[in-house]
Amino acid sequence: MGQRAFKDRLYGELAAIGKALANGHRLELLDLLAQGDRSVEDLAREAALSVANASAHLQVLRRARLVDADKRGLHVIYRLAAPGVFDLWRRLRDLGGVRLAEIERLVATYLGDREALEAVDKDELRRRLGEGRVAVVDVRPVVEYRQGHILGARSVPLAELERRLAELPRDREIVAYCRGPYCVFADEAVRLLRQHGFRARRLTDGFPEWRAAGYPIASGALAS
Amino acid sequence: MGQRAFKDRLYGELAAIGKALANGHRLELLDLLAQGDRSVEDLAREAALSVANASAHLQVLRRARLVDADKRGLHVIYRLAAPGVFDLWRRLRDLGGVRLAEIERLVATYLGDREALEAVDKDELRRRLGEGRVAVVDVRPVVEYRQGHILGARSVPLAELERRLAELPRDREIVAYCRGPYCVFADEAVRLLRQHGFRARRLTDGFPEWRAAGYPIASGALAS
DNA sequence: CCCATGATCAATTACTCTATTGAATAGTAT
DNA sequence: ATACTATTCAATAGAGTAATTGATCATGGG
Repeated sequence: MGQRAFKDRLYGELAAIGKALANGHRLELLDLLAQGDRSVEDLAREAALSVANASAHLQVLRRARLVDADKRGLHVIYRLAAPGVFDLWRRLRDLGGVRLAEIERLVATYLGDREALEAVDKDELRRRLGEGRVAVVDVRPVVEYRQGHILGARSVPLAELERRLAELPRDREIVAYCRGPYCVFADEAVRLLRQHGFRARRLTDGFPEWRAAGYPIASGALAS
Repeated sequence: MGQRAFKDRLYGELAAIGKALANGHRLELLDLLAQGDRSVEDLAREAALSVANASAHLQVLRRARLVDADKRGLHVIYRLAAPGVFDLWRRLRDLGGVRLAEIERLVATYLGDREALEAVDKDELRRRLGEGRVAVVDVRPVVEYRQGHILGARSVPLAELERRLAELPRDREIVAYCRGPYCVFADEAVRLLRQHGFRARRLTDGFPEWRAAGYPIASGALAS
């Protein structure tokens, strides 16, 4: 094998990973899996795909070794194959956010004025958490909270937020977080909370970024 | 626009970056550009592509905002659009190296026993550079050396190495480096040097990784 | 001003995948 | 047995891909 053949094959093999990243549904599946391990039908529902189609996309990701799966009972539970997979996805996402004008336009159109939400970044949140001056609310679905959440956060899924307002403090600022910078849950939570007179802001990042930063997390239990 | 439409479009736009990464030639072009800015014909020659084809691939990368270009005289000089692009490529490459069995096999077949080369990692090299106990040789083409190299490294392109052996010290260990972990230049340089009685090892990484680590670099001048 | 040069473009060829659906199948728990 | 989940298969419809060739367009030197 000549040097050229070696290079062609090497880069060609690496392009298999690129191919796995070359479809929006697959990126959404990676984003979901960054929140925690999930079954196929669960993922299919969240991503609005048929089970057969979701399964096919997951096979593509699996062949590229970006995800792995285990059979647990009737369900096949998928997970990111390594922490580095989230880092890869995050870098792609962040490059897109910074450099693709189309995304900026899209976010401005759909998410409206995010400036008003006065996002807190994770370093600031961590500092203020230590001082006990802030209440943190995880507005993702409970299943994601259970698999991992910011230490000290309370689970109040967006869908339940309105009828559980009484649980939340009015004497402290509330910081809501969700899946990541493009996730809409926290935005909507903050708007709802403010309408009801709470002081609320959103976390810039989501849980996966918090975990990747090595900041304190917890899992399993259901409250605080 | 509903939430689903927003998600579909958001992930769809991000997939444009994935699509740009979904071809081996384009990954090779990114790898080359990580060494320094290059003209189209230069890139085409290095990657063994026709100029028209290289140009087309570069447009794909440009549309994904991974590279940018400026016209300088007759030439169009391409460059990585941001440092984050190298990070993205590196992460993809490293994931592939660790997780794709096919790549492991390929490297073992073509590069043979790399263990024997006793690679030095960049932290160790940096330590020993400070102590002056090691001579560093950049075996990439001169044009890449000129655009940036490890501070204190001497340029001896692999093609000229054999007839310039007299320039190299016999009383110190020599560390050769090139473009990155899958680049063959340094491997061949070390083998050649050892055949001629030098003490030589290769750097695990290449220049782009050294620079990304924030370690001392230089550019322009042609020696030392 | 003209011409050589470098890069892009347009048109063409020749495919190779691609995503998706619906039905069949395999595996598993009760 | 049977209800359930996931994968596989077959079929469809379509989109997109990479590459080549020759024309075209800028640019700078003579």
